[in-house]
Amino acid sequence: MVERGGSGVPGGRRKQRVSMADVAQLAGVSSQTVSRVSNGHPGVISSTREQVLAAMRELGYRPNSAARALRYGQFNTIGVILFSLSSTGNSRTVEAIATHAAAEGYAITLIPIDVPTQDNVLGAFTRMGELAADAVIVIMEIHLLDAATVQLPPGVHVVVVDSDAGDRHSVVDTDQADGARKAVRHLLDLGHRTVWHVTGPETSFAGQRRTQAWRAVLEEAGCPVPPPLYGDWSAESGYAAGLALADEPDCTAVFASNDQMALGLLRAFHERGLSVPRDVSVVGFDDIPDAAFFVPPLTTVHQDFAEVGRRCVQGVLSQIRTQGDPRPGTDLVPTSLVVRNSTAAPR
Amino acid sequence: MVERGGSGVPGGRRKQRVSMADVAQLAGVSSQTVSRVSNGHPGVISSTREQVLAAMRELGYRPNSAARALRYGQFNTIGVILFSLSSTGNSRTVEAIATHAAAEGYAITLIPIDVPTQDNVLGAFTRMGELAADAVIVIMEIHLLDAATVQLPPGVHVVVVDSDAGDRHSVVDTDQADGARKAVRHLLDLGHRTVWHVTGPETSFAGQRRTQAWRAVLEEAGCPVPPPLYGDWSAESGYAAGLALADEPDCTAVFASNDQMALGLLRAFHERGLSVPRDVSVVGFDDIPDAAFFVPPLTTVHQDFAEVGRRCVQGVLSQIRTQGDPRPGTDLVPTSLVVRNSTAAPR
DNA sequence: GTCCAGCATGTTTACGTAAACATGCTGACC
DNA sequence: GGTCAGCATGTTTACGTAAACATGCTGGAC
Repeated sequence: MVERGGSGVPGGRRKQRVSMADVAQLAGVSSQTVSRVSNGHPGVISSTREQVLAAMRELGYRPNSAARALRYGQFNTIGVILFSLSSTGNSRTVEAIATHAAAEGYAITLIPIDVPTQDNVLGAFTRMGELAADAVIVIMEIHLLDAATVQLPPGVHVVVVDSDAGDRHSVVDTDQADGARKAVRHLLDLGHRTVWHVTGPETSFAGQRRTQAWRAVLEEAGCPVPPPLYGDWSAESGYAAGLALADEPDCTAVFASNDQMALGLLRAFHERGLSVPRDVSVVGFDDIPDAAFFVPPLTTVHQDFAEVGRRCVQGVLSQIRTQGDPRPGTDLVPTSLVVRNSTAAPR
Repeated sequence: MVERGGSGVPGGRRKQRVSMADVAQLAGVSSQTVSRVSNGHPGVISSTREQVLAAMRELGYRPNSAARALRYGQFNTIGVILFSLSSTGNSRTVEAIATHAAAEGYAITLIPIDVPTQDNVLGAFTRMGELAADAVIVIMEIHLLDAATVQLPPGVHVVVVDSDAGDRHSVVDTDQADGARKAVRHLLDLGHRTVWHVTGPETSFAGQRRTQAWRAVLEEAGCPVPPPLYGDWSAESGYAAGLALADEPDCTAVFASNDQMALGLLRAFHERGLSVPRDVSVVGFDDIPDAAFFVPPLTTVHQDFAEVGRRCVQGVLSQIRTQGDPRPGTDLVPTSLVVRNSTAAPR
C-alpha cells in the first residue's frame, strides 16, 4: 500500500512510507517492540503498548505486507486463473472461493486470460508465479489443460475446476454427467420417445460431458439418438437451434446444455407458435436465478457453484497446510433437478 | 509461491524455496548476475546468460514477488473491495478491471464483503492495507460510503464505483440518471400518459438515481407520478410487482430499474393475459445478454460495464503514477437505449 | 610499453519485518 | 544480602531482491 506523501503524516511531508522504525522512534522504543504490539504478542507492558499504538495512529502506520510475506514465506493469498468471469457459473464460483478464502484469512488474486491460448495460460502461470500467491486455482472450462502440451508448473499447489485432468491434478467439478442424466431421464420418464439436444461449444469440457451423458442415457434406454444441435452457450445460439427444431415434427423434448440456450429455445418456440411444455418440453442446465421467471418457468439442473468454490478453497488449503503433493483425483459436486413448468408429458 | 519440497529440485529434497543465491551457486556466478539475467538487463555476456538460464531451469527458479515488492516498494496489484460479485454488472466490471489491469502489468486482489456493515468495510480496508495492493477500487452500490461515519483511510489511492461520494472521492459510475431519463422519455414519446416504475432496493445508490430521474422526467413533462413499486433487483420482486401492476387499469408502460425485474414483469403480465407490448410496454436497465431473448425481446438501457472498469483502472493508475492526491469528482460513463420489442405506442 | 576507457561481473547495502537470542531490571526466596 | 527466575525490552540476523558502487580484465591509443 503506497502512501501518498503528506496527508495523515503531520511532520514528514516527504515521507513516502511509514515503517516500524519510524513508529519505534516516535514511541521511543525498539522496532521489535512495535512488531510485538503490531502482532498482538504478549510481553509488552500496557503503558508501552499504548505509547506504540499512539505513535502508530499519529503516523498512520500500516504494516508492509511485502516485508511480512518475505519474512513468513507466504502471502495468505490464493491465485485464481480463469478464462471468463462473466460466464454463468464462474462469477459465482469465484465469489464462493473469495468468501471461503476470506474466512480462512486468504485473499484472492485474479488473473484473467482473454484469449485462451497455451501461451497465455502459461504466461498467466508465470505471472502468478511472480505474484504473491501460495496456491493457484485454475478455472478453465476449455480443454487446454488436458492437452499434454500444456502442463502446470510442478511444485505449485493447484486445484483445477472444470477439467478432466483428474489423473494429473486435483480437480473439483460439478457432476456434469449425473446432472445431464437426470435431465434426460426426467424427459424420458414423462413419456417422450427421445430427447433432442443443444450442446455447448466443442471446446468446453463441461459441455462435452453433458452431451456424452445425454447420448449414453438415450442409447441405454434404446431410444433413437437425434443429431445434436451445436450451441455456444449464448441465448442467441439457443434461439437459432430452436428455430431449427421447430421444423422437426418429431421433436417433443429438448435438453439444452445451459439455461441461456434454453431461453433462446423458449423464444424461438414461442415465435413459431409452439407451446412449451404442451408441444415441446425444455430442460436447461445451471439453474440461474432468472430461470424460475422464464416463460414458462424453466425445469433445469441445479449446479451448486458455492459448493464448488468451497471445495476448491478446501483443496488448496489442505495442500498448503500439509505441504503435501496435490492428490490427483476428481471431487464431484452433486446436482439436483429442479422441476418447474417447462416440461410435461407429450401429447 | 510456496514450493513443495522435492519435485523439480533434483538435489535438495528439503529445499523449500529456490532463491537467486541457489541459482547463482549452481551457475557459478554472483546473485547479482542472476538478477540481471532475470530482469533482462544488458551487460551480461551471452554465455554467462545461458549458464544462468540453464541453472534457473534446472532448479525451477521463480522470482520471489515478496522480495521484489519489498525492494521496489510496490506490488503491481490493485485491490478490489466489493459487496457481491454475482450481481449483474459487478462481475463484468471486475472482469474489465482485471483485463485492463493485466494489460498494464497489474493483477487484481479481490476482497468480498459478505455483510455490508461498516465494520466489515473498514475491516476489508484494513485487510487490504495489510495485503499487497498499490491502490484500491471500491465497488459498493450501497450507501455506506456516503455516510460520514464510514471513511476510507487517508493516504490510499482509491477509486469508488457506484457511489455519490464524488465530493470526497474519485468516483466512476454509469450515468444512471441519464439512462433512466432515456428510458422514461422513450415511453412518453411513444404516447404513454405516464410511466410506472419498479425500483431497486432503497439501499442502492444506483437504484435511487434511476428512481429520481424517473420522477423528474415525469414531473417535468407534467405527467402524473404513480406510486413506485419497490423491488430488490430480483426477478421475483419484479414478478410480484407485475402481478400488482396487472390490476392497474391505467398502467400502459413500466420502467423497471433492472432487466431481471423486467423479466419478472414479463412473466407476470404473460400469466395475467396481458400482451407486451400491445397492452403494456416494459423497459429495463442493464442490457444483460439475455435481454435480447426475453419474450418479447426487451427494450432496455445499455450499461457499458467494460468502460466503467477501464476508467477505474485508468483512475487508480494515474493516482499511482503521479503519486497525486485522488481528485474528487465523478466520471460518468454514458448509456444508450436499446429499443427492442417490449415497447410500443399505447392502444 | 603504458595508461586508461569500457565492460562484465562481484560486493555491499537497504528495503520492512519478526524470530532468536541478549540484556538488564525487579523482586522473591534462602 | 546475595542469587537467580522471570519478564520487559533491545540487538542481531535473515528472508530474496536489485540499486549503487567496486573490482578486475581486455584492448586500443599514444
